[in-house]
Amino acid sequence: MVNIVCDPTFARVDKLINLLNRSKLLHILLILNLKQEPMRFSDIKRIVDSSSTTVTRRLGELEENGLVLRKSYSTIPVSVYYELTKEANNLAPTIQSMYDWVVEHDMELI
Amino acid sequence: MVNIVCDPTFARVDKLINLLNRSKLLHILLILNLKQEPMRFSDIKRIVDSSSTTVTRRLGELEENGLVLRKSYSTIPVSVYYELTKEANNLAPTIQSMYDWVVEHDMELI
DNA sequence: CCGAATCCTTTTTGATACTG
DNA sequence: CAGTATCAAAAAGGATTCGG
Repeated sequence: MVNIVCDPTFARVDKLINLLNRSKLLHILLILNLKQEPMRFSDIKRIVDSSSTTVTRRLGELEENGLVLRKSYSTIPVSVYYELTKEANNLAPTIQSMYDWVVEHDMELI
Repeated sequence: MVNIVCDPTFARVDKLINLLNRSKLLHILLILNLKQEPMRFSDIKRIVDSSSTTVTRRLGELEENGLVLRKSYSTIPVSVYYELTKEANNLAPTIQSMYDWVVEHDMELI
């Protein structure tokens, strides 16, 4: 029997959860998934209501992990758009299943 | 249209993810789910290979959130058993879907 | 055996100020 | 507009020690 506990894939699940846990990251994922079209930095920042530091960090991490695509245009001033990758969109059902779980077990998580 | 972004349920999804992100917690969940029977504190501690501080914290948080059941027996010395609740077992498919996602997109999460 | 208490380190966060 | 730099506070982690 395979020792599921030591399956290296679980280390990557850990990393995924760690990523999702960063502040505002899930929120960014959700609004981009909802929109399904590129969004500007300033709009994302306004909607998630956070500092530019935090938004920059989250978008950087998402891009670094292949979950968002950054497109920059040489307008003056520059405009930058972010959109989800296919991989990120494929994550939606997982997030939905977490959503369903907390709805079904209306427990007050601490 | 409902503003999905401000849906209060998402605050609880955040809490769930935050819980799952704690060190060793997912590991504890996995081994208990795999065993499907009560396990002793010392066995859990040995398998996840962590300090008693950490194991105690995680089991406390899991119990507090209705994910594990703690049963203590007045043997000498005392023996304490932990097992997953039905709610926790219902979380397995969600975790499985995260597993599937990281397998499918063999990205190296950072 | 099963923890609780203490204490110190590391990580994450976000406010503020600044720049091309 | 879209960030970077700095920095202090908060949260989380874990080693060690002690107790019923």
